[in-house]
Amino acid sequence: MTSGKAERLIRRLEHRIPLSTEDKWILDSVASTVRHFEPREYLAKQGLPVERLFLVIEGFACRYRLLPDGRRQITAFMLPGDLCDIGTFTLHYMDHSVTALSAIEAAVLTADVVPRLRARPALVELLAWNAVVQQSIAREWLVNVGHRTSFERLGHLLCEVYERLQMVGQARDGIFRLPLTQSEIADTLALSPVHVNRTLMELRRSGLVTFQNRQIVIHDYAGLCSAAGFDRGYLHLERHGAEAA
Amino acid sequence: MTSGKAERLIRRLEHRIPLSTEDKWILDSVASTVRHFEPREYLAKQGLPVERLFLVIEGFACRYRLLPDGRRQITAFMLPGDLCDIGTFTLHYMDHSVTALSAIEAAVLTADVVPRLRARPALVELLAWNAVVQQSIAREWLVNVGHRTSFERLGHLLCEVYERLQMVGQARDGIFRLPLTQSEIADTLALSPVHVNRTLMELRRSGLVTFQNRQIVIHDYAGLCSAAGFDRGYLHLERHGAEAA
DNA sequence: CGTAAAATTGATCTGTCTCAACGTGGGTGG
DNA sequence: CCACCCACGTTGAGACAGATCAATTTTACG
Repeated sequence: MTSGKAERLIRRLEHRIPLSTEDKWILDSVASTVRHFEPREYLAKQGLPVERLFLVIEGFACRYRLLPDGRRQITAFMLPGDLCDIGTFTLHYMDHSVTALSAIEAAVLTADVVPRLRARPALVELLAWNAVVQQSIAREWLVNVGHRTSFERLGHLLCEVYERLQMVGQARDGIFRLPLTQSEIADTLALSPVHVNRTLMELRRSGLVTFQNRQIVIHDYAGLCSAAGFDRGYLHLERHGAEAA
Repeated sequence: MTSGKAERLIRRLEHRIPLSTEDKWILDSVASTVRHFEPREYLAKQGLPVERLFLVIEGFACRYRLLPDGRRQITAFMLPGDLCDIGTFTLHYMDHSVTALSAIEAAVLTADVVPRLRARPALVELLAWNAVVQQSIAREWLVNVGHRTSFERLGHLLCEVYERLQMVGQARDGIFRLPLTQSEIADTLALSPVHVNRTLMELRRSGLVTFQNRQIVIHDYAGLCSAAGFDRGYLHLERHGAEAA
């Protein structure tokens, strides 16, 4: 019964607490309108009214802000199973843009889904968890950009993406696709594209990670975590203890 | 009737949408347990269970994460009227610490307030807005640390704090207290304390800002905004148009 | 194939860090 | 009430991570 559009979201949420069949059905129905987006296509634009939010089903999207001089900072990745905070509907306009990094499939949600979700206590709980984890990730990105070297930054990002993809069955054995250009990685980590390239080389030379055609292979995950100062605690992945009895 | 503990929170929320007397009363009652904290005293510690959340009533607090080598990144300021996202109660443990920067007064909330708040649709709406604005601020901090020079970073922070304090009546005419040590500013902006000092000097030399005894005076706010690339849009301060008719 | 975007490499420049010393003010104990 | 002390602030000199500028090569794709 998890072959619906919300399959990966459900999988992610159930890492936390199992959902009733009815709640799963509601998530699937809320995500029934699916749309394809090409790379670089906008899902939402800064300054425009908030009319639709998204659940990423397949592929990579990102949030970003632009500076007047044209430089940009990617502030979050939206990976398969990632859902926008529905609280965003309370805003008058988007304070950032959302764009597809790869070709993606995304469910398009309108404000009328909010009461349907709010009527289900278990969903309210899990969506609150979803939002709070996103905030935790945002905090870690600030730590990453503020205090880590380029080598650590890149390693840390790879560890995070690996963990998040693994959770929704999109990565295993240290292997996953990272469909980003080096320029886009640069916009994520606040580095220059040139320096991202050099750091990638350095990572490869370290023997911890190799890559080709945007496929990443982590050869020594524990070593990479340690070299990058990665501690997955901030992702809040542990299963809930209360229901295991 | 806004002389209660939640006065500044209410003031901030009503910037958005007016609240009913009963909703205000609920906010006040939810914030009835107030506690004093000394500078550097913990309100919450990373890794410990989430038992209490806070509404800052008076003074400055902050969220931060520590790196293994002892460096820290302050990830958010909590100013008077700022309330933690109540969704945080869904976490098993804190993913960051919260500490007082100055002496503060804070209302201490336990998980039992959640159903009381969730029973009031207008409050659900406004608390969602509150949470989403905090996320927007977090995004801007990432842009700040990632892409702005030390001069712009510092100027931008001053503009933001000024706007936020002004909203709750704690700043006017470009004047407000910033009860932070230069080291704490450094931990906020991901700069060294030495460089914060030099940048502060540079700001003073520019004639845009002066300060003494942690009192900031912005002499040319428009000029500072422009020099720092500050655009208050991300704070979502504009009143709701719908009720102005 | 041809063309443009992406990746790679080298040389140089610079903002910020680090290390180190010194000034200063407010609180505390003698 | 004075003297010491410690945290905080200030200033200088030198080092370095990462930026910038400038080719050149490789890859993707029509």
